[in-house]
Amino acid sequence: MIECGVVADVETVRCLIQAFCDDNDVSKGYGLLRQVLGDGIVPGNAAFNKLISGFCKEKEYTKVSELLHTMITMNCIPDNFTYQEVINWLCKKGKVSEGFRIFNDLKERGYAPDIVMYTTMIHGLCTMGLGGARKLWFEMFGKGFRPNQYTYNTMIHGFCKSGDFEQARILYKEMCDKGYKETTVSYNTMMTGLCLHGRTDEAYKLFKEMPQKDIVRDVITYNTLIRAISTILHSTYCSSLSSGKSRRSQKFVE
DNA sequence: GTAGGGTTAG
Repeated sequence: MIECGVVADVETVRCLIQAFCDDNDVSKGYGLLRQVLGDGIVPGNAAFNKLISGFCKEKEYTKVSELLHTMITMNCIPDNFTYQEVINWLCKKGKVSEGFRIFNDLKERGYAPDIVMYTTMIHGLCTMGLGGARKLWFEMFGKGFRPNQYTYNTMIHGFCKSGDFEQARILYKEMCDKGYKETTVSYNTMMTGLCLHGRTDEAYKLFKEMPQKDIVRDVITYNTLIRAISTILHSTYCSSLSSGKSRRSQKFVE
């Protein structure tokens, strides 16, 4: 392109940066950004968002905040997609309160969080107890958004983790009634919660149900159960040892 | 015309 005398523009740069990021070579994309910024070319939000997303995945948080600053200096106003990445990154990092602060800040500044941002935030808040998450769930309804597959699974996971299986099942049923199909994820979510609260037998029932409903079991399905069952075996083995029935328990473990 | 985000284990 350059040899032919065609001048690269912002769109060329955007395409290249996106390609580098899609190819898991975020650093190369970043290098290109630095180079073109030096030449006075400012690629749009798309390029910045792609790089921010890439660096979030690589946990290169210094780069993320640097890019955010560069964006603002270059007059590329971060949009919903930019903030979605940032909030998600903060929540995954355990800085849920900070993410929530930005989320609330955005609303005050006229941004309208959409269903994805609500899902991300509800997911984050679930790690801090269900109060805030439920509040946001209802706020979301008030804004006219309806939960989808992701939102339902997120909230169901929240209830499961807290051990409120009654609420989890109500929501699960509601999800199905709304036409969202049961999936590997929805099953894994329930199973994980049950196992976490020692209800491995119920999780195993679900496990057996899966093929009957043509739902694929994946590595998470198996790992969840294997972990739960091996924990039971281990504690049974230990208690048998202490009560002097080592031979019998050894057989049990086998 | 223009890319793109969110769910399940450890």
